[in-house]
Amino acid sequence: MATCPVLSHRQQFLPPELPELLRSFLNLFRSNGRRPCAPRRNGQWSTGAYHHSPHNQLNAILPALPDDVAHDHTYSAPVPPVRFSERSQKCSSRLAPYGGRSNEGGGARGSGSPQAAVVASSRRSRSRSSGSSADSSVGQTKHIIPSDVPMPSPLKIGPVQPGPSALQSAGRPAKGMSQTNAVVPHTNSVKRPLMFVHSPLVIPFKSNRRQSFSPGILSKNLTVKPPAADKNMPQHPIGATSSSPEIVTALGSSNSTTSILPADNVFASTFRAALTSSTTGNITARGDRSSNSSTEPVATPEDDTSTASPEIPSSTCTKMVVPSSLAHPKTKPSAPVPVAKTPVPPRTTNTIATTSPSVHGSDSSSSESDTDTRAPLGAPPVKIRGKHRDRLTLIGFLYNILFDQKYSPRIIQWEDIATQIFRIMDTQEVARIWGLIVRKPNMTYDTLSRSLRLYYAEKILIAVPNRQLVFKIGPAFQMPSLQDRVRIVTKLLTIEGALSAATPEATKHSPPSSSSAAACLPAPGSAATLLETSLRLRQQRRKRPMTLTVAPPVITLDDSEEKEPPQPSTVSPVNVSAFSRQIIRIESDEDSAEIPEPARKKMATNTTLEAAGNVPSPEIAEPVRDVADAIDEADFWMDQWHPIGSISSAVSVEAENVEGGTSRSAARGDGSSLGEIFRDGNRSAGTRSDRKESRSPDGASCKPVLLWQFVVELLRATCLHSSSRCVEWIDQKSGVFRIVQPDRFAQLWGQKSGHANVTYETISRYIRLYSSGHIVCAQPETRRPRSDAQRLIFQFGPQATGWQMDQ
DNA sequence: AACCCGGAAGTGAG
DNA sequence: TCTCACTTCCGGGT
Repeated sequence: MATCPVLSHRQQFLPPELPELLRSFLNLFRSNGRRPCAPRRNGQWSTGAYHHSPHNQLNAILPALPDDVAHDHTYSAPVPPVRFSERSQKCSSRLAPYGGRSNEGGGARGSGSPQAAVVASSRRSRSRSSGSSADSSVGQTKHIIPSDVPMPSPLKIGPVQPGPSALQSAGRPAKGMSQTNAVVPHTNSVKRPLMFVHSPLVIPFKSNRRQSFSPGILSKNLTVKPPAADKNMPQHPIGATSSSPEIVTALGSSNSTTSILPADNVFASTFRAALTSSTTGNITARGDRSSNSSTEPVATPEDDTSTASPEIPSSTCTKMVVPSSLAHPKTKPSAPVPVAKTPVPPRTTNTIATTSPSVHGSDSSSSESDTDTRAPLGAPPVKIRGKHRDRLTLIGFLYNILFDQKYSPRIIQWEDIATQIFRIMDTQEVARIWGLIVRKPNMTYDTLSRSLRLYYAEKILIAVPNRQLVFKIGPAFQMPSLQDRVRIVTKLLTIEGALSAATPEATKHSPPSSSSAAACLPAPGSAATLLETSLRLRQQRRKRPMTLTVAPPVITLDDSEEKEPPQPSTVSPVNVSAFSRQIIRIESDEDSAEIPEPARKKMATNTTLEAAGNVPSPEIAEPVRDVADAIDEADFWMDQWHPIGSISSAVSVEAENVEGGTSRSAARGDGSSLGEIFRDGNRSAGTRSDRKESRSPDGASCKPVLLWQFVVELLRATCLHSSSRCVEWIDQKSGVFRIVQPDRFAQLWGQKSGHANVTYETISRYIRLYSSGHIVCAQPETRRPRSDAQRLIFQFGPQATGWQMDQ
């Protein structure tokens, strides 16, 4: 096992038994080195037969996950939520969720239409029967080990956030039980350390497959948080309720306590499962509420019952309140106080599923894979997403960036991580990033929020009453799968630099960097770190050498000083760190792919990993990449460059616009020349200075431009710059026009009006409500259904004058 | 002006 | 062809 600097660094916080236990644990697993899914070029993500597909670029940066892990997302994060102190939240900002069950259990979502509900219901009914395979349907657990090493960027090590699956996985009531009700009290007077298990790369998986674990990573990241300073922080014992005695003994003997992660059951149950599987080879769903766990006491913060589900079936467990004494780490825990008999969803699967080898996973096409195993018996079973389960989800995206310092708290942040309440701070930015990820350039918060509202019906998300932009993770939320997270991180990684460049605030919250290039780059613990680690892991499993042409490292991303990289020299083999730092051109008989300059730039991004102190472990030097992987990587980076390119161009245009007085939003998007239009002549009201000026009370030119006048302006501009139209005439004689690019239109209007956050939603509302005299909906009677060509069509009303003059 | 809500239809990948 | 997870548009609301 590789040495573990982190571990040694944090050794004083580690229970002395822990490393050895972990080693024993990890030794139970072996790797099979197979690869998971890959992104498609359209921004969506796929699984399945990707291996030689042109869309398997992601493979290059993914850890060598076993297929059953890659395709079966029934493994989940089995950690219940804890109420975090301020201090712990600080910590949590460095901690990332780990992949757990993916969203396969989302069930029927789609529209919120009644039909959808019916479909969902029927599907639940169907899968309910198959859900009897509970005991056989088990997944894996990903462990997150906390690290005190700063973990800045995407996918930082984070608190294991429990979804309901986490609860059930931990052998606790899940569905129907408030997440915040799932705090496990001490049942043992021995204070136990809380385990932070990091690295989604560490995945125990099904026993009937080659078992894989990542000892190096696990050991490297293994650490235990020091005792919490916040006395009010509830402490959560490890394995207090369900761990096997040996684990309880081993893990509970430490004096150290931790403040964040109640990874008790995560670790302990996983450990237990591993032990069990190693000895018996036959894991049963111990955590199954319907079997033997239904009476496990579960403590709960008494104040939160909002996620209690009315669907809770008849089986029950005793709900516990954590005595206040438990909140104090030094207070001897007293017996939990039963407050209620709460029906426990008899999980058909995945109580221990998350921790144990899976029959389910042994055959991805098994019937269990089509059943939402998290559905309570009392509720209609939810069919899992089946072939769609690997799809990148919005909630997964949000959840991920919630733990990303680069985005949290800047654009989204936890309001109360214990109750899983978060707040969107910058709606436009969140929407924009999501739009970049899904390649929907017109994504707005309105659209995004619609998607969020669709989660309400599934209880994946809960609206917090009377709180705008505040949401609560619902009981049906499922931890984004590892792959989802890697995808998100990958996507974020590709856009991080540009985002940072585009939004200086982004870098403000990033870890300090010494260079401008580094300011745009992920820091240790970020996506790049994860990816590099993934590569390292992967290459550890590779034995076949290959010849690569490796260019010397590109050190800077500073465009102003960007130089042509020196001529490559041939070296072989290439170790992982070399890959992360260098430009690789593949020399292969079958194929070759030269990573384009943009991709090279992006790859060079990783250079700062080293500068940031995240130098790959020197002990891992021998692994080599194979040709296919290298090609995949090249494909990946080429593919990934696409969004970067657009952003970068926008950024550069913005820089240009800022220089020229045009705001960035005008430059963002399709790179049209409307920004120039605004710079030209008297139409320059779109600039910031112009807006300021236009609002000046003393200026004669401060007369506000009405929306319809602005439309006229744009239509004129369209005549002059037909390539940059965001509105166009449908019938110029009758004044009928169409908004071609609503989002862009909104951006431009935002510039013009001085309201940076205006969205098309707002504008359309404005049109419908206030400007009917100037602009009227051209075809109100044909509103629904309308074809694309019929949408966004308006007509100048009787109060609008002057638009005819341009004819 | 920003945001919330939810219906309805469309989209595109699997 | 169907499912899914949205996306888009909309009319209503605060």
